[in-house]
Amino acid sequence: MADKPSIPKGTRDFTPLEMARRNFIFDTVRKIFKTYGYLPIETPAMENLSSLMGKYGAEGDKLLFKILNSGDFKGKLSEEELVTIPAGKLGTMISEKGLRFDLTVPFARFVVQHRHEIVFPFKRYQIQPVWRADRPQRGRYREFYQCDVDVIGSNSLLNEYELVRIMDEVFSALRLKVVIKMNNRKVLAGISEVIGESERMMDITMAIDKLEKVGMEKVMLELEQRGLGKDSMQKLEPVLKMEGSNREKLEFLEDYLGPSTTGMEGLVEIRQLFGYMEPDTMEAEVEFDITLARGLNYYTGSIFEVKSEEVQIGSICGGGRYDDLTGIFGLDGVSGVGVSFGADRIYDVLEQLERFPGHGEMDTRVLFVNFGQQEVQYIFPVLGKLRNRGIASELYPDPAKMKKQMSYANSRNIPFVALVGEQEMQDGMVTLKEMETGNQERLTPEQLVERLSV
RNA sequence: GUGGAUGUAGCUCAGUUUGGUUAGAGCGCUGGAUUGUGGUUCCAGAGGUCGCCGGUUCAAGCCCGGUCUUCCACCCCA
Repeated sequence: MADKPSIPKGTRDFTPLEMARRNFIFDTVRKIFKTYGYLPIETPAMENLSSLMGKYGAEGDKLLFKILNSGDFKGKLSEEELVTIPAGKLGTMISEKGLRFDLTVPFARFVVQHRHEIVFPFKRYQIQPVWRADRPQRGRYREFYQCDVDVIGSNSLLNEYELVRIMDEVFSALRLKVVIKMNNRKVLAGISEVIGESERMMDITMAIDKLEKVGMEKVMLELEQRGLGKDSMQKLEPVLKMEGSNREKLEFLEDYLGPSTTGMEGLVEIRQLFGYMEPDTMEAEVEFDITLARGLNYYTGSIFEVKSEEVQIGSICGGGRYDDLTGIFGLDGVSGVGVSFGADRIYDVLEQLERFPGHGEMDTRVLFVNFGQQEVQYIFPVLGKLRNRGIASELYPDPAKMKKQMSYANSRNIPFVALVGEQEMQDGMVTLKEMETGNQERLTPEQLVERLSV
């Protein structure tokens, strides 16, 4: 016997019910993206490996799915080379394409390639799957959908503000209670500068990112292991211990970051962004969180992350500003900012909270029972009338037993069943049964269309 | 990538401790009671190489090894 069929680790099939729920998420974000004037694009599932490598940090490169060259992938490699060259290096010799890891890097590539057809500032949205060779867990998949919105070609902080509004609008439309965390890479750079460890910004930010999770002591230990001097650590401590309201934190940093121009720049940006936000019009809490670092190393300014306040599941949305991303592809001086909604995690949250709305509008509204050839011929024009009016209607394909056809309607949650037998054909009528109440009424085809139009 | 759990009917799970004939339950499914009326009820039935491969044993769902899946922690992230 053949092996049981299966799909690759970390990938999933979606049933019609799951698709209805996924589409609810996609439709919600798409609708909101559009009302802010963003335009859709799509890019290929695979990119040239050279476009992807080195954009996500050393860890990121390991998580890239590489596609083996077609044909004679061994190429000019000798048997000996195949054995002696380290696996990591060999990978790039026999593979030149990879599955995209996110939508931001392909977008930057897209912008560079299409720069002459694009009107800047360019506002685009993109809803497509991405792939990461991570070890799967709950809320972590190897294939998952991101819903990205980005503005490229504008330095204005109004773009950041707009994205915060979009995040807020999306999550309130989904009826999810979230906190929007924000920070700024320039502030993080400033901190590193102030403590005299400019070179170690990534180490420092990644360590303090864990503050909430592992506590002060372990963070300090990790920093020590990463080679941070005692002196620098002492200078860093007050920042980590910083508490209070957004305003209080900013005031503290105003002093602390004094010596760093970059740090002060970041602070000005955060202040301005908060200035745009009138707290009373925002549903979600917006929190300035100094421990927010974000691993992707192309961010240069504002960074964002959204966490559910009701379900523990990592971040469900994240993003930030990137000043140099298009530069890598040969177009300098174009800054962009964007956020990415993690559709699959949002799904898991909604699922766990049982907060998916009931579905209906696209589900079948009426099922015609099949009594045989003659009856079917009579039904065709009636079906046509209903469908022309946008009423989803089905005819049971086999002249099966009533019980079977009724059960089909029942388990599909079809609210109405139409019966056309000899009697109805003679009178030019249709018997309509409302499944929930069991009530039946005899209607002309025209009346039927009216009755189901509501 | 490192460490730890998990896998029995379509689904949710018993059974594994102490190896012993034909592996169970609930839900679902099929048929009937009801040959033009579903969702309730009653009756009957089908459905399993116990994830896969190998080993120990007279005998393995149960013990041992490997492997895959899912899940958990780390790492990192949507």
